[in-house]
Order: sequence, then structure tokens, then C-alpha cells
Amino acid sequence: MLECTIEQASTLKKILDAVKELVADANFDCSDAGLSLQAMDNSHVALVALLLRSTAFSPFRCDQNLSLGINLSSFSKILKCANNDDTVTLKADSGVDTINLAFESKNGARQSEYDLKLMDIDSEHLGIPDTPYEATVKMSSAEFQRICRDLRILNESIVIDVTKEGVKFSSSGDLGNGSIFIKSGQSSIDEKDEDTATTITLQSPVSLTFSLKYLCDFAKATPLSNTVTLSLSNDVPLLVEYAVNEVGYIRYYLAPKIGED
Amino acid sequence: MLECTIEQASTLKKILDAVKELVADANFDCSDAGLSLQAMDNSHVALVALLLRSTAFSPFRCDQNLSLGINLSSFSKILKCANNDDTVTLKADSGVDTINLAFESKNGARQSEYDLKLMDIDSEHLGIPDTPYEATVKMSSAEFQRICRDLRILNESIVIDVTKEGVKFSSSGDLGNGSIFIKSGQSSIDEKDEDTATTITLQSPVSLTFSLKYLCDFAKATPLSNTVTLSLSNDVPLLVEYAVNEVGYIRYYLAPKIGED
DNA sequence: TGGGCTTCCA
DNA sequence: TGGAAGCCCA
Repeated sequence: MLECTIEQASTLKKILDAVKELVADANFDCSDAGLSLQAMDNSHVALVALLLRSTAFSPFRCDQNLSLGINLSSFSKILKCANNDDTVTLKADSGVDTINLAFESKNGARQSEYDLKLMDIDSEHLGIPDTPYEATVKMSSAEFQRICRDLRILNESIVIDVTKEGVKFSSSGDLGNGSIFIKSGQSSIDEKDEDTATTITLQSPVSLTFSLKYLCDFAKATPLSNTVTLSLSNDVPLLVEYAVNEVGYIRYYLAPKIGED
Repeated sequence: MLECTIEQASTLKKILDAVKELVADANFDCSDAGLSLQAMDNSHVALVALLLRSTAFSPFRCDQNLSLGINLSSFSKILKCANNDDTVTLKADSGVDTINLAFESKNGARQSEYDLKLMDIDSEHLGIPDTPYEATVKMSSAEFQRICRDLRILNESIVIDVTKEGVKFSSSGDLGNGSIFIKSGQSSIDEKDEDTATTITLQSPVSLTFSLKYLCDFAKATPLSNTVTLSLSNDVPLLVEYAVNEVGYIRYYLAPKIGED
């Protein structure tokens, strides 16, 4: 059986907000390492990989590996019934076709409980090669979200150019052209905040084109972390990672567009 | 004639917000006791009873009883034209087919005035027996509203179970099941706030089913009071009461659903 | 910064 | 009609 408790319901809420738009149904794989999820998005273009480490929970108990097929929209709706700082306990058993969610207010005066029906989902577990990337950009997640939203008024595609000086995001369309250049080494959001300083690690410059629709969907993970890490190589899917402090991460993969400007 | 002044326009605004969704047109009965309204909702399922005591106004003058037929949506629209802390004066006369609303800012610099057309409304004044109830729950109104909203994701019906330990709200549907238990004796919202501590008075435990649509409409009265009182007996309409400090109350009655789980 | 409300879109 | 996004208020 699985039984695990996390202190802040808000963490789970934000995680579901960051996934449910891309993926309708997915299997949560439960093991002693924690809870993980890996799924192609609904149009089979992007891939989402989520990890919630067992250490994010206390207690965490998972006797045998379980794969829980969950409708993420329903899961999210039920989580919205918790207050942000409620404690959440998830319980599931191998024999049963529901997962139990128990929310408890910090003072214990309010206890709520939901059973969510599980479903059978074909899981196509794709091995993701852990390749080195030619360029890595760590930057403010809020800035990245803003850039993706802004450039979307111009075109559905965005070009990301990484040099050692900085990273340039650009787009062009009927309205005109636009580009945003973020200098390496300092924060674009708050100059005093070293957490969100832009850091670039580079083997060789890259210039790649991606669909803004997907990047905007990935950016829904912004509330989970102050920073985002973009990892790029030519002809390899972009990796967009939001590390969630003490909890785990959510990673998105998206293949570049080719043969376009 | 009727002529009465209330200090805070916001009080009247909130009252109209709490009624206008349920009742389109209603008679305001004016007497030296104050203003009252009693009406079935548009689908003749629920009943609303409102009282604004004469002491809520100063001055309050009502020479003879008047019954003023008012379209509540129009009344609400006009009230929205007042600033929240404007003083509101209502004037009506038996010979005239309008009610006059005068708004005045606290410093007197702004005075506005509206005439609202009255209408003839058949009033079916139902006697409401003042019966004792088997169970009474006083709880945070915000909590009650939240519970009704939350459980609505599961089903249109809610089951309310009252025991001396606390009150349980539950629902079930396609997604799964859910229940919220509120412990008697402490506040589920703010542990330091004794005003909103849950208080249960019980002759015998009750378990009744109601339509969530109506309860959610009743909960629009939440801004009027920090607490709500639910009074239940088997086979008797639920009474949901919001006492408005120093002003009066708004009461809603709703028959339980029978023959359903 | 978070929550609620309103408006727009599917 | 329900869900999502953006705006406004606390």
C-alpha cells in the first residue's frame, strides 16, 4: 500500500496546474523513491516527467510499487478543495480502484476526505537519455514566462539563441519582429536577487526554434520555482526544468522545429 | 409614508446580492417594525425571509403599512450606484408608484437620487411555523460557502449529518466521493477566532439531503455575517440563517430531498 | 502575494 | 455550460 503525507496542499495544487493542461490522464508510479509520472502530452508532441521524492513526504510509506492511473483534471479539482496549507495524505492500495485523499487543517478542526476513482491507462514509458547539452540557461522563471507570453503576439514560433554573452528570444510575424535579450550574469527581474541571476553554461552556441504554445504551457510551472533551466542542443529536444525545492522536479521536453526560420 | 435612512449603503447592497439571484420580484413590507420581505424563489422551491429592523435605520418613519413591489435586480443595480459608505435614504408614499433612493456621501459633497418604479406583485404570504429543530449548527459562514462550492464538483446533492461530535457534509458522483467534517467547539477557519467556532445544539442526530444549487445561492449572503446557523429536523425544511448585526436577518428555507441516497 | 471576480473561449 | 486567463482588491 501507499500512504504518504505532504505538509502543504499548495505544492500539489501547483504541480497539477503545471501538468493538467498538457496531459489528461497519466499513471503515477509509486515506489520507495517517491511518486513519479511520465507522459506524452495529449498531442504526443511534448513529454512531461515529474518526480516527487519520498523525502518530500513525512511519513512516506510504499510497500510495493504501484501504478495509479489518474485523471489529472479530476485530481486537480479535488485538490482545489483543500486549503493551501492543509496537510494532504494520499492513500492507495493495490486491490482497490480508488485513491484516497485526506485533507486536514493545521489545527485539526476541519477534516475532509475524497475518494478519486482510478483508471487503466496504457503507459508508454519512454527512456529519456541523459545526454549532455551544448547550452544550459538558468534564469528567472517569471521572466521566461513573460517572454513566452509576450512573443506569442507575434508568432507561434520562438527562436532561442544562446551565446556566452546571453540568451536571445525572438519571434517575427505579420505585426513585426521582436526579440528579448537577457544578459548572462545578472538577474533580469530583481538586480539584488542572486537566485534569479541568469547563468549560462555553453559548449557551443545554439540557435533553435520551438512552438510557443508548448513553452507557454510549460511555463504554468512558474509558481513552483523562482528559476527555470533550459537545456539545448542542436537537433535534440529542449529540456525545460523547474526544480521544486526539497521536493523534486518537473521536466518538459520539446523537439525543435526544423526547416523553418 | 415611508422615510428611512441607513448609514451604510454596503449593507443594502449585500442584502440585495443575497436575494436577487433567488427572487426576481418581491414585495417589501414596511411597518413600524421595519422592512421585511418574504418570497418563494423563482422555481418555488426555496423560501427567503428578510428582516431589516426599524432600529437599523435612523431616522425611521413609517406612518402606515406599505407593501412595495420591487424588481430586485433593478433595485440592486441602482444600489450599486451608491458608494459603499454612502448614507441611503428610502422614501415611498402610498399614492405614488415609485420609491425614491437618495445617496449621500458622508461629507455631504455628493448627493444622488434615483426613482425606482414599483410594480404590483401577488404576494403569497406563507406562515412559517416557528418550530424547534432537532439540530442546530452555528459555524463560519465562509467555511459553509466553501464546503458547498467544493462538494459541487461531485454532485448536485449534499448530505448533512449532524452528531454531537460535529457536522459532516458529503457528496458522491462520477469523480468519486468526498466529505468534510467540522469538529464541534473550535473554529475551522481561524483558531483564534471564537466568533466562528462551530457550535452544535442537538436533540437527536439528523441526516438530510439537499440541493447544492440552492445552498450555494443561500451562501451568497456570506458577506453579511461571519457565521451562519443551520437548523435541521427530519422531514422539515432546513433553515439557513444569516444574522446581520444590529440590523436583522436573512433566512432561507429549503425542503430536504427524499428518497435519494 | 494570494484569492476572488469577471470576461472570453471552447 | 464549464474551464481558463487576466484584472482588481485585500
